[in-house]
Amino acid sequence: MASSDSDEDRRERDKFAERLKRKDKERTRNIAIPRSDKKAYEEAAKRLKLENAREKEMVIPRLRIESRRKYLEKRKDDKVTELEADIIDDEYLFDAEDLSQREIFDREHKKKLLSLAKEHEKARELENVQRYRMPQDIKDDQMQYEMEVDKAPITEQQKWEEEQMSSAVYKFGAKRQEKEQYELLIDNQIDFIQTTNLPGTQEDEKPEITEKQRKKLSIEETKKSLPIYKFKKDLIRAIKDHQILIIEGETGSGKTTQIPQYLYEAGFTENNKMIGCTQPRRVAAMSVAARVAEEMSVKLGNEVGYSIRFEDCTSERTIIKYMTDGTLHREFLSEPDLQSYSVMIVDEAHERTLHTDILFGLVKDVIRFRPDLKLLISSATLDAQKFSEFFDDAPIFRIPGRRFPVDIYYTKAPEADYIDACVVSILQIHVTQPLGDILVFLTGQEEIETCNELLQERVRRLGSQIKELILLPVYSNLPTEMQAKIFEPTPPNARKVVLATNIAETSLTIDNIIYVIDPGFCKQNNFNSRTGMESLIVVPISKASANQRAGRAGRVAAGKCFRLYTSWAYKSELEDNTVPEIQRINLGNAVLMLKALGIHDLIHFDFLDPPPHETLVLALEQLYALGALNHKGELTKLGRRMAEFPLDPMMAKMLLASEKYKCSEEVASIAAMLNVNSAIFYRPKDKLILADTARKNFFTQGGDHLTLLNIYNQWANTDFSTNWCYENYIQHRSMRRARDVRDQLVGLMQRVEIELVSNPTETVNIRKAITAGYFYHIARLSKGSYRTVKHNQTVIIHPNSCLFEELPRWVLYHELVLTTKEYMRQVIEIESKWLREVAPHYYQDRELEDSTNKKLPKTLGKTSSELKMNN
DNA sequence: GAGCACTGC
Repeated sequence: MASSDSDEDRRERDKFAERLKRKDKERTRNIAIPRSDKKAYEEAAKRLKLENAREKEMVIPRLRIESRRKYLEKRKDDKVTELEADIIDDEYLFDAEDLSQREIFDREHKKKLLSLAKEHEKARELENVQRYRMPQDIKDDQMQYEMEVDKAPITEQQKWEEEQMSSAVYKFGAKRQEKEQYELLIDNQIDFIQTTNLPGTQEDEKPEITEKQRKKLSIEETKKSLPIYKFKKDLIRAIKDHQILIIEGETGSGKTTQIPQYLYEAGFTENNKMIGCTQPRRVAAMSVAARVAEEMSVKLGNEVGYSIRFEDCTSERTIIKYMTDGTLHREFLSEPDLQSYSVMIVDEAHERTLHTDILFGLVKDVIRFRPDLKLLISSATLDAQKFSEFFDDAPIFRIPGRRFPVDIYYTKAPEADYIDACVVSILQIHVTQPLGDILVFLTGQEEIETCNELLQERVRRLGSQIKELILLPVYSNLPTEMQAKIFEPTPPNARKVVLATNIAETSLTIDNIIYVIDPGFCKQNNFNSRTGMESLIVVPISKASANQRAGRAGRVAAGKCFRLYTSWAYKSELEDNTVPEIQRINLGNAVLMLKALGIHDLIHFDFLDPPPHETLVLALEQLYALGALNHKGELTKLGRRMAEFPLDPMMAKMLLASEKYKCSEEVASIAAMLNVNSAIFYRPKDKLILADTARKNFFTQGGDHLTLLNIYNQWANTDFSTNWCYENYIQHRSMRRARDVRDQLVGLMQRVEIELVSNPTETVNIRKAITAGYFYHIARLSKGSYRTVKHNQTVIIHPNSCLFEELPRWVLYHELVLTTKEYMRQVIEIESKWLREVAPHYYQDRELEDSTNKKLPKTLGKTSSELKMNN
């Protein structure tokens, strides 16, 4: 590229930026009325608390009937192994004296059957038995469960067990001596030992006012009852005295709702400036804004508002604005100096989302030339010092929280199979501990389902001998109605067991959790910038995460957390903190945005924790290859337009290229569908074949992107019908989201002056537009296997792709994922000559000839060597 | 013939 080109680029880019600014100025702030068909706020409210009592009444009996039905079904195939487990469970949990004549007879009968079966399969049976047997090394004075039914039960144990089994209501704050007895029993089953305790706050010594009582108090009284209230004056003084303040606040301190109000009262919103507060999650931004609007007796969207993607609920009058961190991130593009704000609060900074991490660097820069801007960083205890150091030794202001103590138990020995250990622990808690709901952290949907099935089986076999146990799975892909079930109040004399993924660690808060079971694992996404491959693997959690999980047991009363690992493992094997997101993911979009903000020297950008060098280099290389950066590393006009899209740069480029190929409408749909692509198809376990057939019926000539387009168009043609989704095993929630994304993209396309044209039959043009964005992601078939052009890496087409059996010579993939193998997910067939057409600077003719003996194309030497990161 | 932790713009 000649240097005159780059001058031209710059001029064009600046002119374009001017036009955007003008457009923004003309646009007045409006009170946005949420779309009636979306009602995200209402949905959030529903998720936060369940109000519909009638629904509850319907659900519980249905659950019981369902459970009974499955039980009867199961009984038909009377397997030996079940029988055996049955007997063991039975004896494991109950002593003969608790049983009726009939129950004893049943048990004997079962045992007879079992011994017959055992003659045939002795060896295997033994193995199974031992799985459930008590550890051999238990002390004599402790309870032992054995096969003989006539063994006399230990009276002490029996006494309190009776007491517990008959107690209908669980009273918070169990007596000390009782507690010790429970511990004794637990030791007998899975060996747990208590070594630590997550302390509660001092206030807890006196009885806490309940939520109900609190509601009766006036808003003013409620505000005064929050721990932060006592610190109001000091806090305002500290904020006046310092430009940056780190707020170290525990959960329940009231900082998120109160600080903006204090600042408003102290006059920080004079001169037409706003107080901004960022949240990592949409639901939090909405619900906190609603709460504050209520406390200030104003209508939500007027003086107090929120701004999240797809929904701007603010007005010209707004002075307190809650938003997601990503929204502020976007706002930087049109207002890099945060001129509208007098105070910016970054809440939940310890969660270290990609957006907050980048915001840290940006706001730190802004305050240098905005001495009137105050900055508050709010974080959990452990990280406050680190934030303080980053922000030039900013003072730390500590606000106590309101939390109950949680006893923490570890296993004595490592558990080999933590799913099984979970099941045993749940039953142990259920039988030995006072009522109170249990929260179990598992890694994913599959694990949750397995655990659920195992528990259901065991509970059914125990029948009426134990109190009702209500099993509730929850993970993000679970339909919202099913998720809402976890918020239903537990019926009297029953116990709720919530089997959750990490979603329950921060995103969902369930009331009345007294017990937490933490196996110590989670799934984590990782991006390998050398290969461009993503993977999702099960890893041990961090100490911070483990404590967050334990804290979930102490929200309404003193709780207990059972960790299915040893205290040694906690101390020496778990990392202190989870690796921040910014070090684990592809930074293409983030780098483009920083470039658009005029930050050229990314290597020396002030990151709290810098991302890996290779990730930055890859992102810059790609931006250069896409034409978003010129050879000096400056943003081009194309780059400026690409930065407007909240998308990966390759996808943004695809959208911009669609204009040339006269198919922008189609490409917008494809982009929207790719954005939700992991969750489009619904595969219920009992209808796998039907669901797969339905999916295959959408297959479209040319590849998966066109299949996605086909699905979107068909759905649009039914007027976005819910029923259509249901009939075709498609997740309606995902489609709705795709439509929201598409609407936003179309809006942005108009903003950056892309003409919207539709050409649904020109699939070659559509594929060329995709290629114009994704020419980096090409693989070719040689000697029966695919190799990526960029890294010469062997990959295969994902079995779910419509091209799985076709094997075209040249394919373009949307992403590489490492699961059991190295897969290309979402693939289209392309012709090699298109590469020359859409990326002549990147591919040379001879590299694209279809002879298998030819050298593979490589990047132009220019790309990496001449690209200057330091402008 | 495979598998989707969780957010967010």
